Amino acid sequence: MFIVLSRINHEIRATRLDSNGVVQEQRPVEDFVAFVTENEPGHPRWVWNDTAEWYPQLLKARVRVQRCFDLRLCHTILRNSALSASSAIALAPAGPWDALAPNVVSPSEASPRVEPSTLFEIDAPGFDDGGDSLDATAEFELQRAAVANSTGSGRLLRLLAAESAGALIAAEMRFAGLPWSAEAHDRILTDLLGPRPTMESARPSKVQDLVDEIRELLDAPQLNPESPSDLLRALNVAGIQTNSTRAWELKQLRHPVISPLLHYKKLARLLTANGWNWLDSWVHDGRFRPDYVPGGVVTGRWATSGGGALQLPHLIRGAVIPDPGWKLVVADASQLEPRILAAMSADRGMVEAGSSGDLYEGIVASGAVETRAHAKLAMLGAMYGATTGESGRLMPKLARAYPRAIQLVEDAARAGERGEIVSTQLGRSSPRGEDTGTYDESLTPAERAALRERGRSWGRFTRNFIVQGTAAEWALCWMASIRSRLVSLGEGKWLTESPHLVFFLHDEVVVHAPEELAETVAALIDDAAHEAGRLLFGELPVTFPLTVAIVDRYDDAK
DNA sequence: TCTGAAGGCGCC
DNA sequence: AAAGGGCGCCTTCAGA
Repeated sequence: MFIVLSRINHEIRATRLDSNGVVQEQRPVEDFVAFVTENEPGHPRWVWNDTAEWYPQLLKARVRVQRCFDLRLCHTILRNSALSASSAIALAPAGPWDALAPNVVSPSEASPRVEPSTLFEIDAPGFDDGGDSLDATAEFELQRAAVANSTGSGRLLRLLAAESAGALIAAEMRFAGLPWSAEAHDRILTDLLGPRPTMESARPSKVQDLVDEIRELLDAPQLNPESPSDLLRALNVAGIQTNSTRAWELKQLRHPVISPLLHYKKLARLLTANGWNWLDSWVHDGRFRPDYVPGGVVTGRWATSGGGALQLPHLIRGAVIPDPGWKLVVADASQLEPRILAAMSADRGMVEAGSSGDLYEGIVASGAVETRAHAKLAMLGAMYGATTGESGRLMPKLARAYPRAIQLVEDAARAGERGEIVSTQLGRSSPRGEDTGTYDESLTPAERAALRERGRSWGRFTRNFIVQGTAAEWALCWMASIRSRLVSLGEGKWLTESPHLVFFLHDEVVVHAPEELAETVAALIDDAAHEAGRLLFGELPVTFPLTVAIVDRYDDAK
């Protein structure tokens, strides 16, 4: 059963449909929270334009839903997917559903957002944003038709369900927040940087000491090491041969200033990205609530907006501390992307190499390359499209040992160069590129070279797209499975009073759990990984091993 | 004074 | 160590 919720001219309307999509009832809804509360026990699939607009209000009222369809996210998938290319949705000209942008929240706003006024906010010019242009019931009907007529035996439907579950999880994780100790954070900062300066403009003492030392060593008393051009000039004047100030390039050089300079860069980065200002803006009441953006990346990965949640430096993960009596269960999928490639290509040899635990060791054991480091480098090269360097040199060895796996990514790259689209396991398709394989006579040799390079670059994108995108699908299925298992384990307890997801990082999750349930949670996360593998790859004997740790600080994991 | 690009670096 | 994919966010800097 489905219940579509739509908001038209500030009125909320509910449309109930049976599993065949036949409308059973349609009525206005006075009190939306009460309506959902009343109907959720039947576990309908709630259908709405945007989870981020509806669900936070429910969570605030301590109401969870089990299942939904997020029409905005699903629309994007269906419009682009090769599996639904002949649907009305894909063939229609761009409309208001294409122009919907994810909501954003200002850094100072700590509580979950409730912004009904943004419901009809249209990003592109020229659209009539009258309420009826976003008829959720009509859109749902179009989406159902697109799925029903799609090729690929249910893959798209699985993708839409996983994507929508992700939207629910993102809202719940933001609501619950990542347990964060401001005291521990401050200790880490004070340790590394010195005490917080009382004046906003002043540098912390240890940073200032390094600046003084660098200025002294370069004989540049006014130097601002934060300015690349300023710094480059000072380095050159001091006789240091370099034309960039990137850390890894500086590492190659030998000069007394290099060490303090690298140290300075490390600390300055910590200070500006995750220092006290960040703490003030993003941590409230012992929780970090980043703004997750499901589907924010073309490959299907999540993005975040504000807070930089997906870039939390390892340096400050010691500030992530569970509540008293609770634990963090940290799980990450080992070598996820290469395993995804092995499974997608059904390359028996590579699947076999991964079956005993360490995929890279398995590749060495097969005799393809000499060392684990080489195996890793070669795999990264295959997935990213390395052409030169060590990685590029190792690739042919990999291609000989695992022809099917390598062929899959090579084909994806060639398709991209021709301007064709490529698709993930469940049917998320890449944007269309330009055909760079044929060019007309009028181009100069330089223009042709530039065109070829654009093509190769797009080919590297499509090559990576199928692997990164399928890994993202695996992760969504994994999390959705974890979530529903946690719901069962919670036995009706409220979200934050039973084990719940608090963080997600591409191939890693963190669950906040009462100590006595931590082991159970660890086991359930493992079961969910197996389920995700089956959802994507059926009974193919591919394994997705996890590293699971039960810890009192995030940085105690691995 | 504001804005967007560039350089740089954090994460996967 | 260092060439390839995807991001967000900080500072500086040039141009309007």
